[in-house]
Amino acid sequence: MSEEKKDLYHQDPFFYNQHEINQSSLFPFFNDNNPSVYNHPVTQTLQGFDPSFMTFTDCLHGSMDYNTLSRAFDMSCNSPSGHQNHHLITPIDTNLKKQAAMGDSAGTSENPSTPNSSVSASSSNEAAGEEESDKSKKDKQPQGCEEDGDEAKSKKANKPKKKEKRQREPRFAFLTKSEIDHLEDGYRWRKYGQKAVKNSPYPRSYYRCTSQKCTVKKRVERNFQDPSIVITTYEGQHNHQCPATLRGNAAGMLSPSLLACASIRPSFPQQLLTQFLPTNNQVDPNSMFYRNLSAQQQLQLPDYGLLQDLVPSFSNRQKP
DNA sequence: CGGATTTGACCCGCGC
DNA sequence: GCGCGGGTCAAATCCG
Repeated sequence: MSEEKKDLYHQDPFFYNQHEINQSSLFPFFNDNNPSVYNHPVTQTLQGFDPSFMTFTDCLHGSMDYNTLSRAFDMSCNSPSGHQNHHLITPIDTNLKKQAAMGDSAGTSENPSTPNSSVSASSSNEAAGEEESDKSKKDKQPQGCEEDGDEAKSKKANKPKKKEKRQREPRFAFLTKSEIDHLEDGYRWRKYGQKAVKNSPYPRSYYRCTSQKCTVKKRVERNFQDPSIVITTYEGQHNHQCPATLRGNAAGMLSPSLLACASIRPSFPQQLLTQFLPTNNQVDPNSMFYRNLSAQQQLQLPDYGLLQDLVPSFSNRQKP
């Protein structure tokens, strides 16, 4: 990424979307100041594709491409109004990022919304596969070679010389207005690194899912231009159930975000639905939201049904 | 004491 | 080839 682009990115979260990755979804719903925003863009957004077949989860699983998602979301993205509680959901393709990083050629000069500029999920999944093999290679390496003493010390220098381009899993970035850096999403994370971010006073933290064999990672950083905005980037897909689900999920015992987590399939980027919910952390356990979700629904409800529960207007629009 | 966090070192890809 | 920056490792430290 060029310096100029980086600066733009920090100054304007939307730049992340429009200029760097060409894909985005801006969710100006659940505006704290406007409860009616409930039935606003998300409804439109989800009507962009049949949610019974095309869920966000499906997207992550590769059954729909980013193009579709982007188009659907774009229906709700174009309003720059109400910066109060914007949430950006960004399917990031690392190849696109690289293109953008290459300079003006790919990322900035094209129309950000050009459908052809997106990359299908399948290609991303291929990349994910390669990444996985690459990663597992890396992870297994210490155990694989039985080295001792000095050899162990120099193990990093003895890495396999085979040069495979490192590929990354599909990423999804969320912009969340929050005082808390590490937002609760129902999964357990272990911090494994922290780096200073260039041109930003706020560090970037690296987290890894603590579940065995789960390779999901996330990065958390603050927008230095607007410190109240947390940028969370998920990479990979959970291969296990949400711990919050397993812990037992009596209604009213879980925070809305955990409940949302429990309501969906494991690989879903939980914060997405977290953002669907009112974020005032003081949700009445007797509220419609809680009462509408039975334990079974929480676990098995199709996304469509879930959204009906979460977004009443969604139901209304679907079934006038 | 075990798990989580911190933090400096290291690796890797990329641009110049 | 070199330097830079992002990402990861792992020993040290913290903490419940």
